[in-house]
Amino acid sequence: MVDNNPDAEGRQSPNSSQDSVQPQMTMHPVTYSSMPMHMYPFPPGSMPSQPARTKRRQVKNACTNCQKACKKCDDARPCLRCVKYGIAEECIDSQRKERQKGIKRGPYKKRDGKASGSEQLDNSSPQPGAMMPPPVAQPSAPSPIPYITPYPPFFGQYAPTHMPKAGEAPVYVPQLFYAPMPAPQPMPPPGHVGQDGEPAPAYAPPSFYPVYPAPYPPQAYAGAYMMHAPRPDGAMHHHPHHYAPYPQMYPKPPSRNSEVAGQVADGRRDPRLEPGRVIDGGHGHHGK
DNA sequence: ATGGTCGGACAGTCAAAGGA
DNA sequence: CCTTTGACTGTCCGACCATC
Repeated sequence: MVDNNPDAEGRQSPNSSQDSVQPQMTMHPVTYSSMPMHMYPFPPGSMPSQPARTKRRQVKNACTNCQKACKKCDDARPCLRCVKYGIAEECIDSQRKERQKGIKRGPYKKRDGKASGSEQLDNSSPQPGAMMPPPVAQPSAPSPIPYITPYPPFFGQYAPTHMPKAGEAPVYVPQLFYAPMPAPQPMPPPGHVGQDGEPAPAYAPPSFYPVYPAPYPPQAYAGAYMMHAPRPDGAMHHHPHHYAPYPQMYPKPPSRNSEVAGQVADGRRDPRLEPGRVIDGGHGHHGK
């Protein structure tokens, strides 16, 4: 809530104001997979003189792998991290546990005549809990990336992946299809950075995997690397929204199995992230 | 160099409480 | 019914360590 904790993000940048750093980090295209949270209205290199304070943004639901590793995830499935580590097939939403009800709330403070709470930046934001589609990229806001999703960024573009029970919202999961590799890309665009603002991975830049959502006919990519990440247990997705998958291109994962794309599905497993080890094994902290 | 582990700060959610 | 509040829960930063 408090957005003015000087220590909140100062950790990340000892000297300069983190505001001048954070936006750049979050400029990474991957962040646009969760657009409203990561959208910055300023093209790279033209940050406002008085940078708006940025908060750390979180995805609504990290995948199980990122969750276990306590690493940054994104809204797309597979997420960048899983793709990078070659475990895209295991990139599934974690399940949030149900919130307890009936817990007693303490006595509330009287407010002193000021509109509290909403430190405005998102004064247009609806009531919390209101299920609203995320704002589509504003036409006036210059997109820092050349990609413009041809799809409405919300439900309807995907068929429900499981039939909802009464009173349950249908679940839409983007069907991702990795297209065969197109013409080699010469180099990553200038300013291309890796996850978390790190420099782009050192491995060969030409290998990119464009990702297309379901509406692209699968047969058009027959034999292509294809991914789909359904919940194995059929449990309810908590994702209130799914944006168009990565607008950016994925660098090919470092060759744990440097085969052609079509075989990646078999070779992407990282033994260090075996479910038996990752799932449940990890952490223990949070004990929540 | 790269990835895993983990403590803990932070962010977001949402239901109870209070007010109009 | 709407708004406010704050407990609750998940995310992930960043330091450290292990492995290749």
